[in-house]
Parts: sequence; C-alpha cells; structure tokens
Amino acid sequence: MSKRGYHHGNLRQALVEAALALIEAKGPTGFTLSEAAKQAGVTPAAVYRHFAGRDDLIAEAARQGYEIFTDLMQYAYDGGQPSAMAAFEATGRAYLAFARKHPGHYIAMFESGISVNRTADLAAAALRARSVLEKAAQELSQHIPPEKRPPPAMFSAHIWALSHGVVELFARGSPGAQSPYPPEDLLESGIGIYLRGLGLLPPDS
Amino acid sequence: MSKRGYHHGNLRQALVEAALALIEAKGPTGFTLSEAAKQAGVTPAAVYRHFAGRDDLIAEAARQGYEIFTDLMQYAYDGGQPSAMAAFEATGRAYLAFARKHPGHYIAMFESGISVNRTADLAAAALRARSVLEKAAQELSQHIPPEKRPPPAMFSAHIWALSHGVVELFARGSPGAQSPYPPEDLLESGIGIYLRGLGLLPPDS
DNA sequence: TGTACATCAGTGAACGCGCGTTCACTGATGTAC
DNA sequence: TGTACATCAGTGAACGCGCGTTCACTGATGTAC
Repeated sequence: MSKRGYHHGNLRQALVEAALALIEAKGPTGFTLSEAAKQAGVTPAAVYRHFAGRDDLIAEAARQGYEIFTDLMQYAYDGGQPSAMAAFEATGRAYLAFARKHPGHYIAMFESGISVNRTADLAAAALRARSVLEKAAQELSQHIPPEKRPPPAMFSAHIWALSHGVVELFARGSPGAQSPYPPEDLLESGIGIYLRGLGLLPPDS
Repeated sequence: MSKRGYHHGNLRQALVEAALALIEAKGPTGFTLSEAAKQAGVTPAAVYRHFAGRDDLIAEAARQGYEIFTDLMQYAYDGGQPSAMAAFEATGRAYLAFARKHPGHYIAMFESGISVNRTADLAAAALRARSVLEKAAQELSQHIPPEKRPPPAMFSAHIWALSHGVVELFARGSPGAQSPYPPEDLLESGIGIYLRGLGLLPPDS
C-alpha cells in the first residue's frame, strides 16, 4: 500500500494525474501513454510497472472520477433534504459542477469509450454511483402516492439522463455550441417540471 | 454535380459510407482515413481529391446524419400531431430509433469529438435539426397557459436533453451497460412525466 | 553502527506498425473539331 | 464517324512521425545480519 520511498515517490498517481490533464487538454483521442509518461518525468516503459497498458490507465482515471462523483452526489443530495426540489436540484447542479470542475475525470468516465466493465474496480465504482442516485430516488418517492409512483430506479434514471443530456449537449463542445440558455437554468427548470409531473411539487409553484 | 462516368463512379459517397461503417464498427477512435480508402477500393491519396482530410470526411458523415435526423424528427412529430403526448413520444422514439438504425451517423454527430462548427454545411444542418424541434415545441406550447409557459427553446432543449441522455447512458455502451429498463420505456415514461409537469397532459392519465 | 545483499522501480534502446499527407505521374474519360 | 487533345480522378512510392509495447539492464532503496 505504501508507495513512499520509491524512486519517483508515487508514480502511479502521478501518471493518473498526467493522464487527466492530457485528456482534459486534448480529448480522449489526443491522450497517449507516451506523453503521460513524459509529463510525469518518466520513460514510457515505466508505465507498465503500474498499469497493464494505455486503457488501464484511463480506466483508473475513470474509477477515481466515479469516486469523486459519488461523494459529490451524496453530499449534494444530503444538503438539499428533505425538500424534493432542493435535493434533486442540488444533485443536478452537482452533476454540472462535476463536469466543469473535473473535465478530465468526466471525459474518462463518459466520453473516452472505455467500457465500465473493463475493470472490476471500475464497475464497482460506477455501481456505487448509481446506487446513491437510486437510494435518493427511493427516499423521495415515498412522498408520491403509491399507485402513481414510478419505480425508484426509473425515477433516478430520468434525472440522470436529463442531467447527462444537458451536460453533453449544452455544457460541452459539440452540437449546441451556442447553448440557448445557461445549462444550470436549463437543468433546474427541467428538473422542476419533471418533479411537478410526478406530483412531488405543487402544480403551480 | 454529376459524378457519373468517373473512374470509380462516385467515390465521394463511397468514402462517406466506408467511414460510417468503420465508425460504427470500431468507434470514432478506430476510424482511419487509410482504412476507409482501402474499404472503398482506393488509395489513401485518392481521398484528398474529395476531402481536405480525415476530419472533413467525418464532418461530411455527420452532416448527412443531421439531414436524416432532421427528416426523421419532422416526420415523427407530424405523425403524432395534434396530441402533445403522441407527438413528443414519437420524436423521442425516433431519436432512439435513429441512434439504433444509424449508429455510424449518430457517433459521427455526437461522439466523434468533431465540432459542429468545423464546416459551414455541418453547422447549417445541425441548426436545421434544432429548428425542427424548436418549432414543434413552439406549436405545442400554445396549449400551455401563457403565464406558466416556458420559452419553446427551453422546452425543446429539455426534451432533446432527456432523449440524448437516455440514449447515451442506457442505449449505448459505457456506463449503464446493464440498463435498468428498456430505453424506450425509460424515455416514454420520462417524457410523459415531463409533459404532465408542463400541464400538457391531465394530472393523472 | 556497518556491511552485504535482495528487491524491484525506472531506464534506454529497439521493434514493427500504420498513420496522415505530399508529390509527380498515368491513363481513362469526355469533348472539340 | 474518327481523331487529337485536355482534363482530372486515382496511382504508387515515399516521407517523417509517434505510437504502444518488449526486453535485458541498472542502480537506488530497504532489510537482514
């Protein structure tokens, strides 16, 4: 476990951080193992002491991203409780904030093309992130009359999809290059309308 | 305009189609100009008679994708009219169907990392796609009481984002590798809840 | 405290590869007369 | 209808490049005695 006292100090983590910086700067395509090694002050071959190869490095970056992501989501949800609106708007804002503050992690997780099942560790971290959102949805859905209550997993999938779509289309590069509204406003209003449709908010608040 | 009678026949379009097949098969990263040329039965250098380079080829594939996409959206919306629910569920389904039936185009448009502004043609095609959705939202929002009516551009951005998020997270590779529900169901129920929140559907239908 | 030794993180050279792009060319096609 | 010519789509060889990965090695570190 202890990495102190090695030649480099902690090359493994330095490589992850170099990878994140490169992914952030050049996109997942522009990232190369060799350049990450150079940026960490090390020969490309040294990388193989710590990772099975290029994709494993990205997978580790993504895994660390899921850890941060999970914490942020949990924290945001807790802070908004017990109001449904506040709790889910906070998670939506946290989703956006995560994409903004940790673009390297975000790209590694969602845009790098690596499968979430590439590594057991990565799959577990992604599952944990999903669990947090589903648990939140489950708690909130207690307030919906049982007969019109959607399954919590569906509820949370809707929120996740809406957040993800807003980030991808309007907060990052490609299509909506000129976003019609600030992504935050878009997401907040969207979540508000959605929750109203669920009966979690009064019809005209 | 006429390409008939050339050595190849219509190399330009053959290259686009080879590119689409490769993007579909290997992802945007795996696509190479050289292999597209080979698949079209032509030397890599021949590509430069028709495209400025690799990225211009992808841009053209994306542009054609936006044309198809626009038509599908328009057709789906028209078919669902005048019911708000039917019209927007049809566009949602069309979005999913597009991603499924034209994965190469979809990837070129949304996952290849090329900017929508790389080419004037491409930007125009993307704008047209957006206009269709916004016009649809504008028409439907007539049915919402003016004082609680969101701007149509916001309305359509929500639908687009939700559709896009569902496709990205649950209908394609990465994170929700095992989707909790069929993407179609997820999207249909999400749009239903959203429209109910807007007052476009009765509170308990 | 001092010395001999084992470990193993990182080196450096080398590899084969396929990439995107360039260039002068060739030869089939379409056209003018 | 037949011939000479201009066009220009596609050729083929070549380029420089940086990639990911391998391998036998070296030398700093930590440990045993």
